Amino acid sequence: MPEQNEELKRAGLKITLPRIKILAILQNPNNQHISAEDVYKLLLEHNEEIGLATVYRVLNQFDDAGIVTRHHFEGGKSVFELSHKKHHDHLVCLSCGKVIEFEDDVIEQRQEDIAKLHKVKLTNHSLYLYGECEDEVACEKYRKAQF
Amino acid sequence: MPEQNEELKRAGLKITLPRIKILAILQNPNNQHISAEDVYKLLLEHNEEIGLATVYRVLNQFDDAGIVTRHHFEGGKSVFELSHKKHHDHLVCLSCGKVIEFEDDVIEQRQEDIAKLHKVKLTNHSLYLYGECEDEVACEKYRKAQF
DNA sequence: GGGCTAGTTGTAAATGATTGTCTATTTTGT
DNA sequence: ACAAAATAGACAATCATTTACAACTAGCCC
Repeated sequence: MPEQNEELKRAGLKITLPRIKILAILQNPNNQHISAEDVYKLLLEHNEEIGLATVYRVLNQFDDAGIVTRHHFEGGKSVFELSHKKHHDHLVCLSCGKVIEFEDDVIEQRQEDIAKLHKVKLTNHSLYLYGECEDEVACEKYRKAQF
Repeated sequence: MPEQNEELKRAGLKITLPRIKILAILQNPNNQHISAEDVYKLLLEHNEEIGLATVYRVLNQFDDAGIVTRHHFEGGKSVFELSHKKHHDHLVCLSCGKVIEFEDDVIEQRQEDIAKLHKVKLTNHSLYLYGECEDEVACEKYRKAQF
């Protein structure tokens, strides 16, 4: 009966325990922009015996189904985020790992213009800004809170 | 005496055959935005017995020295490009693999503004646009020319 | 101009992220 | 509840990249 079931059903995926648990984790506001590895760790903490391969499989299925969006931040590993929100890009603090979402219509429009100028039909794009929090105290605090 | 030697010397790197050859490959206009694997393949074609590990090592040294810039296009692997040019972003055709470089001051400025708004000191960013050539004939031709 | 020493190489094994394989198990329509 | 089809779990395999280490070499010293 939980809300997760509806979402899975809508995606045409069978309702299984791993999918429910993983979806629940993704829906937790603390876990936006989470890696497969971290999803796996959280499952372990909740004493769920779900294999890492299953986590990857489920996240890929969620991606295919449009439930999540995959991002490639610096550092090699993919991070996933629930994709019910409207399009946005990301600003990442390299010190504390905080991820700030933003959207900017001006940038979006320029991208379209540039693609058109070069006779390319734009299908998608990735824009990541990296920097460091100016408020070092808050940054440090956030960083510590991550572990 | 080749020009590569100057560049290596400037970077404080010893002048060795692998570095000369790899730099020469990067300097070839056909090889902008090339992956480590592809550098390695080209070396093999030129009958140079240089190990793949060395290619990775040298490319990393070049990156550290500022000779090349590393990009993470879609698809997982890194591509490298000579970094003597001014800053620019990339527009990639997913059909033929063509990479178009562009720069846009408006986008650059917006990025700065956005970072400032969120109290983040911007250190770098990555912007990749993906799409498909509108001219399918030219696209196909380019794709074939790649192999 | 040979020798020394730190820097560099090649090979092969290690790594980290992710995917594939295979068998056992579970979900779901009947 | 029951069979068919999808899924999970364990683990091997893969892909890009890095590391370990012993052998080699560039660049400087005399």
